[in-house]
Amino acid sequence: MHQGQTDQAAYILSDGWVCSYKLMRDGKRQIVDFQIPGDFLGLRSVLFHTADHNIEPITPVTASEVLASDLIDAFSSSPRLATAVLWAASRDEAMVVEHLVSIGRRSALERTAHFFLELSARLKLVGLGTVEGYACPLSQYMLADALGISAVHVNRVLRELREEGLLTFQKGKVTIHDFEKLVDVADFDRTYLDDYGPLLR
Amino acid sequence: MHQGQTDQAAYILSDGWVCSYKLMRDGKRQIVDFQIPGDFLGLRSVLFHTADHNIEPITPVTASEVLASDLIDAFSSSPRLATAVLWAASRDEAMVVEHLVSIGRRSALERTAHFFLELSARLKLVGLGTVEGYACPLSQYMLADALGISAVHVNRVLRELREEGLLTFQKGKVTIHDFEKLVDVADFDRTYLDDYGPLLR
DNA sequence: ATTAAAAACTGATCTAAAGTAGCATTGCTG
DNA sequence: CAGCAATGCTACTTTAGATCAGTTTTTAAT
Repeated sequence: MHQGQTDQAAYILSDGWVCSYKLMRDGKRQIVDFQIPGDFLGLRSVLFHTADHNIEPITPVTASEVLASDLIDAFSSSPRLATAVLWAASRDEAMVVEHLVSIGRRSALERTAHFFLELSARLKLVGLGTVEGYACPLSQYMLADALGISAVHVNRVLRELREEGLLTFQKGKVTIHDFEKLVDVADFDRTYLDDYGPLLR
Repeated sequence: MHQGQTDQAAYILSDGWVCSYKLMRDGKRQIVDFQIPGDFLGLRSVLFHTADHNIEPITPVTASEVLASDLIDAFSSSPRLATAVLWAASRDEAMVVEHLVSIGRRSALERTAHFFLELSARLKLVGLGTVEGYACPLSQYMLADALGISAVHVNRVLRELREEGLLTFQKGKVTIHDFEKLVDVADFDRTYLDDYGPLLR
């Protein structure tokens, strides 16, 4: 899906990783978010009838298409679904906000730590991660575009995290060595993403 | 409204300016968004039952309270309202995303230009701004915390924008001198925020 | 009108991260 | 299995923006 395309569908990702990003005229890229299994994607493009961002698979993916009309129609018969979708959209916004805070007010090291902690929390929620770590198919270039720093600097920061005994990211695997210290470095909110949403209450 | 407070209401702002921000442990602040008349605020806090950010008036304000229960209940009787609220939330997210891109991939000058252009577009939509400019009750300190740069640097950037004949921000007034050049500098999407939402279609 | 305190502004110095350049691995592909 | 592209890694140099230390101007309160 690309910026400017009209009448896109939304999807629920059942397998694989996807990334959402924006491109600037000069070719710079800002990755806004990564989607992992269980995530809803393309909702904004459906509501605005035009995609305001790009979506690209990182790994081979499996996803279910959700037609705009079907989704909106379903709100009439089950208003509870409307609340659930609204909740999912808000959770999404909360993540973008946290990402914004990271880039705006955290140093490269703090923000990298925060990023891996957030991914960890999200992956654990869908059973794809443990306290020890998780599989992560991202390159240092993607990380750079997500964190708003250069790829060269990502490499230096990853080395520092490793040398400090906090976390290792190598060969597609993230290993968390010291969760407590990471939470401290990143100023990570432990309650963040704890809420399972309206359908489970 | 403060981070961690529970069971807050949402509001529709009818007059005045409000700002939403997050605080870090070390006192650093990141302003996520400013709300202007017509904006919906506090929706996330309602859905999550806990505020994940702070909201503070910048000027004296007038707002209508919307109770969480009333809002959710109303979805049953008018599913179209659900779509409208979802659209509003998505528009909000789109703005946060654009803000994220700004901080991640635009220079201080570009990002300041983008900020004032976005405000201009939003204010024009509610009749509080014209092509020439608009009233803006923000201090350089607030601007700094919104743009993710230091207040000292905001001052230098504002001088540069003024000297380049692009825009003046003085004494609570923004005057746009060269809209076209600003759009170019900021890599601003002209179609951004053009959509009036589902209720008007 | 006076004064206190915000807010705006400026120059000098410092630093985190960018940019540049090059080498080392890994994993494809013909 | 040679060769190429992608990715990972490192040292050196540069730069955007931070920080520090003020002065000036504006605004609000008495």
